[in-house]
Amino acid sequence: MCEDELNCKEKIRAIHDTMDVLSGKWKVSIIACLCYQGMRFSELLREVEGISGRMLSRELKDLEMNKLIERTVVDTKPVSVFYKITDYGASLKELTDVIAEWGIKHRAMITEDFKKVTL
Amino acid sequence: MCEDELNCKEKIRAIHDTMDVLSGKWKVSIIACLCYQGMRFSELLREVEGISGRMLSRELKDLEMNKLIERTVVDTKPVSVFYKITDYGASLKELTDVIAEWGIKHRAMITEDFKKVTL
DNA sequence: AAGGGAGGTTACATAAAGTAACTTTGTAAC
DNA sequence: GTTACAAAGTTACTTTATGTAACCTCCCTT
Repeated sequence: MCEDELNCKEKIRAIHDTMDVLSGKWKVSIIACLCYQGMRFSELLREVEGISGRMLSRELKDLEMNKLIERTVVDTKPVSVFYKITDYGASLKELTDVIAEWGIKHRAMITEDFKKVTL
Repeated sequence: MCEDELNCKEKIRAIHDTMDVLSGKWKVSIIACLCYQGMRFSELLREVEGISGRMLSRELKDLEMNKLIERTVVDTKPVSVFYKITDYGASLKELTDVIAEWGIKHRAMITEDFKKVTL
């Protein structure tokens, strides 16, 4: 399946298919985070800066439904809940890498521009 | 800048930086489309299936503000408006490719699962 | 002069995301 | 033994984003 064969409409459909699963502001970040290591709800809350408990809870449910992550209740006292990426979810790692790489370049560019304008 | 050096928080910040620019359901599709070739408003409307004129208009403005695309009014009668990707916007091509590739695999997997369940 | 396409905008309705307070279970500190 | 605090959420309410439909102007064709 060579991507050069894709015509525009096919590509756009494929993009929508991905976007449906990764919709919203937070899912890519959560996936990226859990690609580093599994962690608990409260750890995610700290790691994914800016997200609220309400949104984290919803997004995790969505991701679990799509089998990208796995939720395990650990029988500690009190119980803790452990989230980890599935093999399928891990197939998104390249995607998170590419998105992050562009973000770094973009920030560098914005900072450059800012210097040009203010100096 | 090797991505292995990125820690989790740095990566998440980078992802947010990208997402801020590419926020919403449609921007990635529009960029992908204009990476194939520049086109007019009405052509985009046909190519990006499901988008409304209102959303296309807004998204194009956002993308233009971020210098990812360029808007040119062509002095035909009546005037036509041509949108094309900038060099900077073209730096998102890899990102659109990776997203589309995953979407194709995902659709294949969903279809597989569907067969398993219904047969 | 009626209709249609291009490139939008406006007004209104619904869906998604954000904020803040609250819940439950348990543990540790006073 | 009663505040007090953490984990893992949920609920109620507000704001923002997206979607729908109608409308506008300019020009061209019939």
